[in-house]
Amino acid sequence: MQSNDLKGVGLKATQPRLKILSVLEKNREQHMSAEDVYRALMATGDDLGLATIYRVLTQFESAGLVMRHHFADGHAVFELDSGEHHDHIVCMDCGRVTEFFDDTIERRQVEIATDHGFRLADHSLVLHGQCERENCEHRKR
Amino acid sequence: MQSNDLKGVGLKATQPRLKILSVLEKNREQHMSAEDVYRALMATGDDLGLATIYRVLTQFESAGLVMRHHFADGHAVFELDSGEHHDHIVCMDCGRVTEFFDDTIERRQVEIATDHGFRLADHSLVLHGQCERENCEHRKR
DNA sequence: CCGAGAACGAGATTGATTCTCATTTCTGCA
DNA sequence: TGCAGAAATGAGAATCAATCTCGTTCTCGG
Repeated sequence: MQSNDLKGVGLKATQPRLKILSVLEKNREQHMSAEDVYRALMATGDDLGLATIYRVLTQFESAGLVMRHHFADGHAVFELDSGEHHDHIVCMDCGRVTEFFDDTIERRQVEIATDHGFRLADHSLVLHGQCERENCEHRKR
Repeated sequence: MQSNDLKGVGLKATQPRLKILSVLEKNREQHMSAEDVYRALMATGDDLGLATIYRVLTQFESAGLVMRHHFADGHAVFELDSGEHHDHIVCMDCGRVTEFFDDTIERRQVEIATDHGFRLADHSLVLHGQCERENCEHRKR
C-alpha cells in the first residue's frame, strides 16, 4: 500500500502526501509539473495548497521517490523514480516525452568527463525533435 | 568591426547592443547570465537597463549570435555562438563550465531519435561532476 | 485517546525574466 | 546636414515559478 512507500522512506503518511503520490502513480507515463499535479488534484476535489505540492515533491525527490527534470521550457517536471536511469526525447510540437537508455552514450560520458579532469556525478541529456504521431501538434499548453 | 556583426544579422547598431556584444567578446571563455552582463557593464560605467540586457540577449539569440543554456541552477547563461556545436561539463562545486564535442555521442543521438520515431532537431547534454582545479570550491555565488 | 512535534495552507516573498509606455536614438531621405 | 518616423531604450510594474512564514491542523507513539 502507498502509506508503506512513504513510511519506508521516513515520511509520515499524511493525506496530502498520499494524494500526491496517487496522482503520480495514475500518471506514470506522464511528466508532471507541480501545477499539473495541483490541477489534477483540484479536478478530483482534493484541495491541497500549491505550497504543499512543491514542498512534498521536493521531499519525494530527496527521498528518491521521484525525479525532477528541467526541460528547456524553464519549469520543472516530475516523474516517479523507476530506479532505472534514462534520458529523454521531447517532441517540440506536442511536448510528448519519450524515455530511452543507451549504453554507448553512458560510457562515452564517463570517458569524456575523465578526459577533461572531472569525476562524473550526473548528467542531463534531452533530445528535441518532431515526433510522428498523428495527434501531434496538439500542444498541451 | 562589431557594428557590421549587428547589421549583418539585421539589427541596428545601437550603443547598448554594441556594448553588450563587446562584453560577450571580452568574456568569450565565460558563460554569462544577464545579471553578469549587467554587472560587467555597470563596472565600466555603462549604465544600461536590465530590461535592455534581457531584450538584446534574446535578440542576439534569435539572430544566431549567441546561444542560451539552461543549466540546472535555474537562470539562463549566454555565450557567443562560435558556430561549432558543443556540449558542456559543469563543476558542481565551483560552477566552472568546460566545453566538449564527441562524435560518437552525436551519432548515437541521431540513431536513437530515429529508432524512437523522432526527427532529431536539437539536443542538450550537460555533464555534472567535480573538477580537479585547486581553486575549485570557490563557488561563484 | 492525547499531546508533542511534524505537516499543512494561505498569503507574502523572492528571483529571474518580461512587459508597458513615455522618452531617446538611429537611419534614410530631402 | 537636418529631420521625421520608426525602432530602441529604460524605469518601474507585472508575471511566473518556486519558496518562505507562521498560525492552525493532523499524525502517531504511548
